[in-house]
Amino acid sequence: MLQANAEIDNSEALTERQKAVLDAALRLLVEEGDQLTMTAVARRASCSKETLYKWFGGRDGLLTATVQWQASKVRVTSVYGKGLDLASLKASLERFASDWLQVISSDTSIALNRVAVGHAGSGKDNLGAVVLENGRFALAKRLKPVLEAGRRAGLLDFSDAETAFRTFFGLVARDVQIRLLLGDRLELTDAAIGGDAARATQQFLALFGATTGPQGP
Amino acid sequence: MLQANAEIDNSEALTERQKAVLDAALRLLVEEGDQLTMTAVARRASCSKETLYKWFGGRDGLLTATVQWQASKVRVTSVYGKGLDLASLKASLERFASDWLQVISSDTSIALNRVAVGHAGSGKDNLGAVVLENGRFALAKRLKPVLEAGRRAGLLDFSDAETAFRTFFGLVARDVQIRLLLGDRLELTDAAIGGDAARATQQFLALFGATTGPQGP
DNA sequence: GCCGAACCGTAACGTACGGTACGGCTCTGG
DNA sequence: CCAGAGCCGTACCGTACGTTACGGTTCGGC
Repeated sequence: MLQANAEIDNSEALTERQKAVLDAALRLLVEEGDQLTMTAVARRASCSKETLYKWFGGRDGLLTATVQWQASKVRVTSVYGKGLDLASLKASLERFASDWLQVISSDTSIALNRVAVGHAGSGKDNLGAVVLENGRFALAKRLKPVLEAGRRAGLLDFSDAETAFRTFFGLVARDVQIRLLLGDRLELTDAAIGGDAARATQQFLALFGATTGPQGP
Repeated sequence: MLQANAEIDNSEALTERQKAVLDAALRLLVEEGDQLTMTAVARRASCSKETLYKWFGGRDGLLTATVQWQASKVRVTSVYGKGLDLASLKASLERFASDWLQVISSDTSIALNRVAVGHAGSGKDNLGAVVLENGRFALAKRLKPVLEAGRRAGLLDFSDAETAFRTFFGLVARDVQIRLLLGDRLELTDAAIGGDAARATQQFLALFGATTGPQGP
């Protein structure tokens, strides 16, 4: 699986100035990708390289801090809690799907995933783990309670929440993320995202909707 | 979408020696990732850097040639052609799913996708396009005729083959590829792959299987 | 007002690596 | 046997960039 300590301490004791520096680094990361240079970050953030090294230890530290900083900001919104009828369940799922598509198609997510994937090969840092923990696993952690609530309410029928989640994930993401990461120009308008979210939700319900539920046969 | 000329000329006029060099480069790519060095390739392939530069033009050219060389080797096997009953359709789909999972979980594919994703940001080369064209799009090109044959035989019901394919893709791949690319240790045994292929196929048939077909209501 | 800490801007250092040059070896054709 | 081509091994060059060092400035505390 994944090492554990990837999700602890997100925004632990970051001064405003440090956050601003990380924001600058993040913007540069989106523009330049992994070949951003320490000099460029320093110039963009109007700070000295000495400060960069004192604060973040080096290039890898800066990258890691940047990824964690962004990860601490972008969280998939947690709906759910309201009623447990089919309509609200469906709305929750659609919301999750829509939010997720929005995230993975954003420039920031693409840039972050690109550097994380690039670094995943040589175990210098654990960017991949950080991204995974704050992306796919965070999503699972938020969605599973919804799925289980749906099952308890007799709306869903599955034996393993993990398997059900992964199917939902596949129905939503399909080939979008890998295509975007590989540079395919894939325009995702809000309307297209909404449509995809609805389609994925409907398909998921077709696969996992309970045949015998509160609505009866 | 994607530029067109990414799939022409795969193994165009490569001498055996050149193929051997590319194989060496490929092995090194799997081991070292994108930070492989020209010197290392030359040493591993027992050739001079001069030759490397003469043959491939430079680092980018070598990388591109390596990716194309591997892409020309690994093709998803094309089943289909036999009968058109539900059993053979199901077998074909399972075969596609199984092959695809096998490919995306292989060390070679992971390494190649990693460098392609890493390079996708700055448009120096089109590694991403090459990988995409020989991966996801090649798969679609082989699978769609099967889907359409299934539809003509009354076994499947869908309006758009592309949409149906992408759903199948999502059901098969789920979160596997992104997790592997990001460094998650995800052990896929042959048994697990077989199980996943069967599950994905069954789910796909549940979604797109014709309710009214040759087998009747 | 003085002191030290933190930080900015820039210059300097070291190195890794892409790219090139060159001498020597092997092989093929004449 | 000779000429030339192709290629190996290695040394070399230039540069980009990570990292360090340092002088100058600001600012909070005494």
